[in-house]
Amino acid sequence: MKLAANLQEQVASHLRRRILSGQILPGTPLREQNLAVEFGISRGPIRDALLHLTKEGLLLAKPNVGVRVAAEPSAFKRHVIVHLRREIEASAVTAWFATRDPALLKRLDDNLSQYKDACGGSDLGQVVELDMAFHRLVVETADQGSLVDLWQPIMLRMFLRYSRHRDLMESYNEHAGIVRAMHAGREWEALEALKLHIV
Amino acid sequence: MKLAANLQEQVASHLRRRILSGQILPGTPLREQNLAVEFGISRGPIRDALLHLTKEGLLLAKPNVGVRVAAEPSAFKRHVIVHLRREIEASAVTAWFATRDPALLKRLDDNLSQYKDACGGSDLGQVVELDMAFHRLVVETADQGSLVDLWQPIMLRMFLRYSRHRDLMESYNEHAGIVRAMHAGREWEALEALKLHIV
DNA sequence: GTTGTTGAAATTGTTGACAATAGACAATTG
DNA sequence: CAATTGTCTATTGTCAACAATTTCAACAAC
Repeated sequence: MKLAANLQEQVASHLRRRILSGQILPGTPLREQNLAVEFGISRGPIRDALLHLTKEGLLLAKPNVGVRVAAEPSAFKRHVIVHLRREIEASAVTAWFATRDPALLKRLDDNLSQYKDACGGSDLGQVVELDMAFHRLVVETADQGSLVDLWQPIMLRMFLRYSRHRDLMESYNEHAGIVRAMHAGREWEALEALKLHIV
Repeated sequence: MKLAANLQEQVASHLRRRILSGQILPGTPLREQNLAVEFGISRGPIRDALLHLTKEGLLLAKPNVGVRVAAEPSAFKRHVIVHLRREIEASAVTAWFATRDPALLKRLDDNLSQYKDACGGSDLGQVVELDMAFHRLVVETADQGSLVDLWQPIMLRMFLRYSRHRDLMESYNEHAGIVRAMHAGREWEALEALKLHIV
């Protein structure tokens, strides 16, 4: 986990994690002044961070009123989002199979072992982080990572919510299945596993 | 055209238009101080606007250095973007055909007549504005506009560049063709025309 | 010649004070 | 009593000053 040099990134990462892990529920208002004292900094960087998160779809902003944590997407919107994510990540995987750069496989293996532990543990924030990191690794590989900024806000808007043990290990197994297919060079299988994993 | 209450939105709209219409070329650095004096306001709202545009993909930000107008997407990225736009807008059109709300048709007809004039004229900013407005109208219709925030950054990242007369009237005709199919209730034809229009 | 160092200029990052606005609630009016 | 108007407070919007960082050129050391 890279630590940002500037405050706005630190604040944004922190809030992003708390929202995604369900510690701050949809509808909750976030006040600049409150956050400023909570983080012990001024309102400036807080404003920047909130703007970031708003553009990422995690917050909903109303001029002169402030921001609140956005609601989860409607079924219709989620359906579209799923298609978009599949399109992006499948494109990335397809691009990878053209080169089969082993560097990615190594990074995915590393991520997998960490993810396994996290899924067994109780830190949901960690689970979220590693799950996103897995998919980001895949997306980063293609076309010098040009797809990342396209992918991130779409991914975030899914508001992936994790429920205990049951799902988590299943999620790990799906990740593992994708990586296994990539190791074996079976493109169709990898793409199919990816498609089934994104729901 | 709605005028924003706060400065940051005004600045963002203004810069967005200038970038999309090619008045500010890719790679051009944008300095906060310069813009502040140019607009006659302080750096605060400028910062906010630049952050907006960065998240929209029009600018590229480097910490402690500043922002520059982003480069046009690579062929690979553009290819993905085209797929995503088609997915979103096609979903919206499909949703419209379930209701066939005539309000949209009226708005599209209005937009078309304005667009026709603009394509004949010389104000590229106006052309960009109306072209985006057309597609936004379509996207806004579905699911209470929930897709708009998903769609906008993807649309903007295409860096649609317009070349003189030839293309413009062709673009108008394609818009008109889509609307014609919708008026006639021919869903397949509308979707096909839309798909061919987004390239 | 190449490489490292240093310092000044330009630029962004951060801060605290002040202005403007929205929303709630009380006062007023018909 | 309903509707409107006024006022107050919490909150965001804006500003100008200051701090930190990057960049680049001049210059020294090897």
